[in-house]
Amino acid sequence: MLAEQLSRLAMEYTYERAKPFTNSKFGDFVRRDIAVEAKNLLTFRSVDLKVRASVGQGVWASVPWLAFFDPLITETATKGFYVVYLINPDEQTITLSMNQGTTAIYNDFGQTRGRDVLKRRARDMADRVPEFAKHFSEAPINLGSIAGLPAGYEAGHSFGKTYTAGMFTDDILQADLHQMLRAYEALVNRGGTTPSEVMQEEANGRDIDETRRYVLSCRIERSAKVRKEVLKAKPPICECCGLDPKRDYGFNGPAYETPLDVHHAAPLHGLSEGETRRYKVPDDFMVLCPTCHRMIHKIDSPSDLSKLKHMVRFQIAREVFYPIR
DNA sequence: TCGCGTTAAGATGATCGGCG
DNA sequence: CGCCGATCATCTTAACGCGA
Repeated sequence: MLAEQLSRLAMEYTYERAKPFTNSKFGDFVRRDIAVEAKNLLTFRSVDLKVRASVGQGVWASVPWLAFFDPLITETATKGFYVVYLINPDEQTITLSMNQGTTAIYNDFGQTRGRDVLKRRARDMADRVPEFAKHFSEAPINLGSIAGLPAGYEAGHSFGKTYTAGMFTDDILQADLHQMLRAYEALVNRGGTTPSEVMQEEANGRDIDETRRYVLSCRIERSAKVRKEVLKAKPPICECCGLDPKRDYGFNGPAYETPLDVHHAAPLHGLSEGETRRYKVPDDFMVLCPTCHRMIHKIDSPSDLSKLKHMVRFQIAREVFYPIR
């Protein structure tokens, strides 16, 4: 049971940490057993989250953790935002937290300013899903360490709940976790840490619901994971105007690096919040050149390829001067 | 197996507040 | 005003795990 395992982690960590890091059985227990148990709790959820637990790499971490990543946002604890259990081995407490990748922010802003950035974003995140945040606490957390990363976790904490090791049941843990994962999903759907001015601007003039759908759609399209999968399944040629970077520009790199966009063509319109099937590769996608991609977002139905094709005029000239095959 | 990711600790650099 | 030491942030290093 995850509650027992997390309690054990909190209670035994200080003792285990005194032993060598290499080949630590306790380390294996955290990385493997705890992660597997956590993964099992997700069986009936349809958004496929990546689960990972860590006690450090090469060196013992001050604050071990168990995290849930949405692949659209991040797959590592260093960037993006995610749900995580953070362990304070001193006080033997476990904090379920909506938190953020610290390292990426530190790299961008340095530690001091980075912490301010993390704090600000943490508040923004809580404000974006107020109906979930109110079930948890927005009070600052204490992880009992002065090291740089834990300080970042403390700053990046948006909302959550702290348990004392051995003093909570699995039922409570699971109920809270599911609530937190629903909050995570909602946050992803509503733009995450993207400031709302930016979202408004990108979606130029659409209402808030449309803006959110548009931002989610962009996130899907820009996700490195999705892009890779789509370009594996489809040829690197613009499906609308036929632009072929290889033929037209002599582009010779791998398909993944082709200067074409992946367009998420399944309308998210009918997709209400809480509905979890977000995309299907490759059916929901088109490969488009940047210009056609922009254009298809300007017509009424961003999934209507034939309409867009009818709008292309330069293609005729193209076919005269550079006949395809 | 190899390069990249993750971590803490040690080294270096920047800033600040006396104090002569 | 310039020097000294303290303090804090940042950079670098070393160690290892992990996925391709």
